[in-house]
Amino acid sequence: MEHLLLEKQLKAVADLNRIKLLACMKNGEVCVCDFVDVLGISQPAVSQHLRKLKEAGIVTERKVGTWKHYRLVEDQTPLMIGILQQIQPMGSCQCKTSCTN
Amino acid sequence: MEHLLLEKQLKAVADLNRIKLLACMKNGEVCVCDFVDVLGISQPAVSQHLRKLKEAGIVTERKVGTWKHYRLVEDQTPLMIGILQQIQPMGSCQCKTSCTN
DNA sequence: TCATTATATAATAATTTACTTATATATAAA
DNA sequence: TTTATATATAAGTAAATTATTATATAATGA
Repeated sequence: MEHLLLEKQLKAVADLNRIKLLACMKNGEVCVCDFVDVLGISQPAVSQHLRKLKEAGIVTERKVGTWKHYRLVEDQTPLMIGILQQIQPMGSCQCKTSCTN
Repeated sequence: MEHLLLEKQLKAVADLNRIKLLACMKNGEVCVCDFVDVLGISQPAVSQHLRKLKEAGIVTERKVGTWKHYRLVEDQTPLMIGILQQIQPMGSCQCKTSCTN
């Protein structure tokens, strides 16, 4: 893997909040509103973290009404497969509001 | 792997210069003087990068006279094994001076 | 001993990153 | 329509990171 691409993916995951986002998504799709509760940071901060993960090709999203559900992309790089294996899934990230759709 | 520990190791490698240091060391021991040439940054900067890698348990060193040779530690964490596999070795990091010892 | 060389540490400056608040956009509902 | 809600983007600020220069330490050789 090329050094610059490697750096980009590693930088994307080298942050505790983004690790938690990934930990949540190991159980499946999660909507943004729930991430805000889990991380305890502002909604724009969550949005920016998600954008980083998306730009690194690690997550993708699906729009459901006004909500947006994020999930891990299906075909990860070998690097990310290894890293994701080391991330303990986090329960209790499921939608509590009506966004389960 | 615990999220905080994971973050620490990921942060240690999420930097282009440190990726290059690791790429050099894939071929074996390298002494600090050679890293300076390869990265094109100052000697103290190299020294600080090496310290971060050492503190994360990724590299270790051996003193040879006034020189110091750095190498990858033998037993890496499963996380690091996967990451190191993705780092392309970098040739031409061998000692050009008398520090081959 | 004194000068030289290799590396590490300290102090500080420059850059990057990650927040915050404010605002924009888009959908849904009244 | 108008209002409310979910998310994204913009702007600004705080915090963390990475560089530099200056200095310390430790080993070698004259």
